[in-house]
Amino acid sequence: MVNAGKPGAGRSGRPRAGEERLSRQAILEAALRIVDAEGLEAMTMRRLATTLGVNPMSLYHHLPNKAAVFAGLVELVFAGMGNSAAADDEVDWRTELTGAAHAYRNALRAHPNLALQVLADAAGVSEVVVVTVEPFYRALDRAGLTPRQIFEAVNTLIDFIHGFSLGEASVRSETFELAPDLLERVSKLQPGQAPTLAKIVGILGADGLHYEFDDGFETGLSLFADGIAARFGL
Amino acid sequence: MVNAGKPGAGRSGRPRAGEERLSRQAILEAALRIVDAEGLEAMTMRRLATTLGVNPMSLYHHLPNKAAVFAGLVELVFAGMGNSAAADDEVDWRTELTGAAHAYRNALRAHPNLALQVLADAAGVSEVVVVTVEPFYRALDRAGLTPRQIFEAVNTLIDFIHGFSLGEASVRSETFELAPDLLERVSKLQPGQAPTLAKIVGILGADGLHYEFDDGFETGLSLFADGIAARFGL
DNA sequence: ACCTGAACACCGTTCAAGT
DNA sequence: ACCTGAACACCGTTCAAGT
Repeated sequence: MVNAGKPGAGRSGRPRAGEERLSRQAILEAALRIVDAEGLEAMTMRRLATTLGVNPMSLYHHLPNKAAVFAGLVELVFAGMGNSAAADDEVDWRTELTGAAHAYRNALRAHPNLALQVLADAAGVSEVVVVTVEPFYRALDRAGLTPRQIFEAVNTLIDFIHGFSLGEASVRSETFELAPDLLERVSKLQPGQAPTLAKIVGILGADGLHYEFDDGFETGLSLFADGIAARFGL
Repeated sequence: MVNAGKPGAGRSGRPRAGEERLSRQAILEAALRIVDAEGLEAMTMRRLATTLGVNPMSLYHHLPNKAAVFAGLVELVFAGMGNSAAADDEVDWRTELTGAAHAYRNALRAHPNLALQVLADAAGVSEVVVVTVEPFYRALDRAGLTPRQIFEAVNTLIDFIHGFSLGEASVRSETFELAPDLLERVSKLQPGQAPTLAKIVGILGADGLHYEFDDGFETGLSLFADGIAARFGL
């Protein structure tokens, strides 16, 4: 009735061999489509089941619970970065580092509705996540840092990318005008409450204050790379 | 029966003047206690009502919905940073910037269970949030950057703090050993899948790989400050 | 104005039963 | 082994009714 064409509708019990309607993979793909189209909150087990033309309880034979579904989605996102950029020795450490950062950001950007979940779970999940940092390690190893320095610098850079991506994901569109909002908010403050902010925003507002995520990311990256170069004399 | 001592239990209708049991403030304080003690998921409207000894629907006379409760909590957190550090002209830009960063991080750390919500909502909320960046602006204004440079540098630094705090919040304890987990994960990789990572982690693991959030934050901050100093010749 | 009870339309998950 | 139906213990929120 809801979906007249769904396979096996109205029959129950074990499907014949080769006729399974469900698999972990198929479930995760359907879940990702829901999240991309309608957001995290829309992804409920019951909703997921109906889009698959299946009883809600069937899902539990392939994934233990809802948290496992989200964990699986996070893995999908990380799997989508990795090995894209094979080792490239033709290029200096800074270029390689910048490339790794872009790849990482782009993977997070591919599914903005999932980003919050990814960032919250990043620590938690599987081997897939760990491979993803290889290019960062390689670039800084080539630059000649010590293991400890590499470890700390990579952590810092990835923290920046996470924070940046969080901000980017929380705004749907690619570009947005900060000006009206920020100007408005600042002008509502009691005078003297944030004088420097008021002054700076006033000056920027005159030129038309706006923010491009691409530029912001580039600025952050190169500030970070300048820090590395300065501190380690590169 | 559930709470024999709750005020006004069993009576309904409008309370007499001066006898109101509820207020936005009281509701938010109770909500924060629940979040701190049991996490975001435990904070449901029905749960909140019972801890206040009140019908769930009473809450809706003070806050329009659950999202507004969380938005109110986010405001509380930001209100907890601000004006702690009054302008201090005795000190150089770098010290002032570092101080602002610590204050910001500490406010986020005060309610780890709320951090994810705060970071997800940070863009969305009220004037309270905007005041919070004043010390950052002041420090870099004093350093002599242009308005545009200040704007971009502050964005970058705050992105780092957000990403860092996300990682910190997602791990409950103050310190944790990365070694067993990270070493284990890396050793499970297929050989050659992440050679540099494997090498670095191997070396660090020998010394006992561990991570202190306080040190990590300091490292990130000073890398960032080095970048500012190098780029702008300070 | 402020609080309440009953109701609606949802959830995730367990359990026993089908094939 | 895999799928199902009914049931349990929850949700957020609307609406009409109390004082």
